[in-house]
Amino acid sequence: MRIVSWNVNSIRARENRVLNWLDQERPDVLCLQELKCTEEQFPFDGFDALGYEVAMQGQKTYNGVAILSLEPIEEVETGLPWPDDAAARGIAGTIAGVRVVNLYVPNGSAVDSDKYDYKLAWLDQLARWLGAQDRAGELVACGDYNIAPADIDCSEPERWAGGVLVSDPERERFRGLLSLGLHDALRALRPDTREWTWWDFKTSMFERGEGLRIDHHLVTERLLARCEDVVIDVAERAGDKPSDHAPVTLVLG
DNA sequence: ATGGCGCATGGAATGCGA
Repeated sequence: MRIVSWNVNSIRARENRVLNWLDQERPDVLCLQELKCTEEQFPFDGFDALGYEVAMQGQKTYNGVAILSLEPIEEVETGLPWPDDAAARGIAGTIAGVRVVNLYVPNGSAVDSDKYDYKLAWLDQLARWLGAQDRAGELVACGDYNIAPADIDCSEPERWAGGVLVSDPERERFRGLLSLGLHDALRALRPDTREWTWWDFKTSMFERGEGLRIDHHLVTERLLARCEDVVIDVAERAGDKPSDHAPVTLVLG
């Protein structure tokens, strides 16, 4: 079973790219973030033609998350991590017995901004929500966490030092999620590798060979036992009008 | 050096992403 996380940075702008990628890769589950559209605007037809069922929570212009699956999606829950949050940033569903949680953590803008405070509060609510889930079974909480957990996850740590994406309070909260009994799947499989999932357009990071690892699959102990690989499709970041994030695939046995 | 990009909205300039 393969479960993909991909921040597509607008599904309408990226529809053909995502369809082509899905047709070629045929993962069991695709978790999308940053749809940037409402449910009325979502291009269901192409995905339906490829055999994918869609569960989504949309929003005009910003945010928006979807779970696409070849197998039925059961027990869908939206409005994560807490219903008071007006933004469409979290959706969960159960597929073939695996609880799949798809998250789009707030960016945070800058450490001295209100958006940063919102990001930390959102992460606290996420910890509370995940803490209330059944973590004895097979659960994966994947998505765009907007946190590089350690300096090894930054190609240029000195550039980002202390800023949003790498600040201590954000990293503390990431570790807090792990302390719930979750494991960073890629890091568990490859403790020392330096791999990236996001490359800034503005500073031509991809072209310069620089990047950050901010998209993750957090898995329960039970699911970690099934993890065979985590694959970042760096090639998908190249070419015509790519997303600034690459698709990241969790491979289960 | 942190923007110089890309996308949505709306029909230009602005907000936002990370």
